[in-house]
Amino acid sequence: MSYQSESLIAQAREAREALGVSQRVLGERAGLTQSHISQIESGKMEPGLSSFIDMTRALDLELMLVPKKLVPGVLGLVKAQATPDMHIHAAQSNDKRFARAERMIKKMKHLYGSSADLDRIEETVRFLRRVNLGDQEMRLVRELIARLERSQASEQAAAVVRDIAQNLRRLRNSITHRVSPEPRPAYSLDDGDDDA
Amino acid sequence: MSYQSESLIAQAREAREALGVSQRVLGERAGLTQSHISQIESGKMEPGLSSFIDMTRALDLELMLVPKKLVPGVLGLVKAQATPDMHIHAAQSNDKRFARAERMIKKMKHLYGSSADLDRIEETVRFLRRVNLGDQEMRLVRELIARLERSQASEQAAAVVRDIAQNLRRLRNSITHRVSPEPRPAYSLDDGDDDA
DNA sequence: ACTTGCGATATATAATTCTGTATCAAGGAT
DNA sequence: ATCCTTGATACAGAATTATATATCGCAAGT
Repeated sequence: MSYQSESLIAQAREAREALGVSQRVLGERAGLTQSHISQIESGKMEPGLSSFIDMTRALDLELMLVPKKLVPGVLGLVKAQATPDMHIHAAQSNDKRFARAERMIKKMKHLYGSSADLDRIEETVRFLRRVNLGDQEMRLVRELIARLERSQASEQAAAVVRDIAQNLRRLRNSITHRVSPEPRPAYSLDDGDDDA
Repeated sequence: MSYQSESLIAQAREAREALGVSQRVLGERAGLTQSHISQIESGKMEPGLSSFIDMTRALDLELMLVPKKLVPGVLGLVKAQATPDMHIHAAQSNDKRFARAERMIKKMKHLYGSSADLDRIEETVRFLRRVNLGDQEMRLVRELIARLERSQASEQAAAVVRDIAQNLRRLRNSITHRVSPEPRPAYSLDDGDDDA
């Protein structure tokens, strides 16, 4: 998948997860197969414009063409509209996202051997999971995790892993300077291994 | 082309024409071939999401996912931003659009024989060309013309032509009741045949 | 332990996109 | 009349999407 579309695709996935809709259910609504949706969301395939529109309309989202200089304004409009219950769902799927990322990193270490970068990524992901992240921060994290996932089949995996590690650390540092980390609600502390 | 994407594609074409950019020039900017762009714009092909993003970014437009209920608000934002010189360009390409539509309708009558619907479409298009149309009205006209163009290769051509004729007449009636028609500036009266 | 649902992946196949290149009719400028 | 540019169309071939179906490892619930 090219960089052009991956942000839109990531947003579509976030919206689906935020709505608590599975790929199978979305497929039924959109007239697409679950495997098709999985390949689109995971970056294994570039969808056609119509397929993507089908997907996103089934999530009550509309693709719009916006003049580039109006993009920040539109983003502001969209952000102001996000509902609280959507945040709750989003937080839940965020935690699942972190859990899956930790599992994926373990698997990568197992398959390709450990490395300083992977260790750093693993530790930073564990830290970020406990911190309350803003939407922008969470979006960045998700994009980095998605890139890590796709890097496995990439030739420049090492370089990409390095870049992801640096970005995650930069984010962590900015958070550390913004506010001291506050633990998540107790019900989410039980998730995953966080003994360290 | 499916109905899902045709509105977006029509908007991209309008933007390109409004900017006075040819398909060849756009192709160079976007990394696509002129024939590819022509097939996309004319509805002969469903583009991939990335190809479409390439196209539209080269026109300083960004594809955004917007919650359905925010679409009117975003449309309002976009409309408020349109610059006067863009309107002038748009008016110019509108007139060219009308001219092309009139030629196409003549060709259709020649190829498939005349019909009451085609006659009505031809006459209504000639009328609408002289009237100052609002953006929404002009958008509707363009979509209808595009549908007419595509209907030629369609099995339900007659039904589509009928539907287009009715829509154009409905638009004309709403305009007639809104304001008495005012002729266009003299410099555009010379275009095309409007003796009838 | 078992069941269910999840997302990811595999396979085969048909359909379509995408690219490169060429050509054409039409319109505008000279 | 000629030249140039335009958008549309054609063709061949490579690459990719899209569909159908199945299967898998994993997580959660019972």
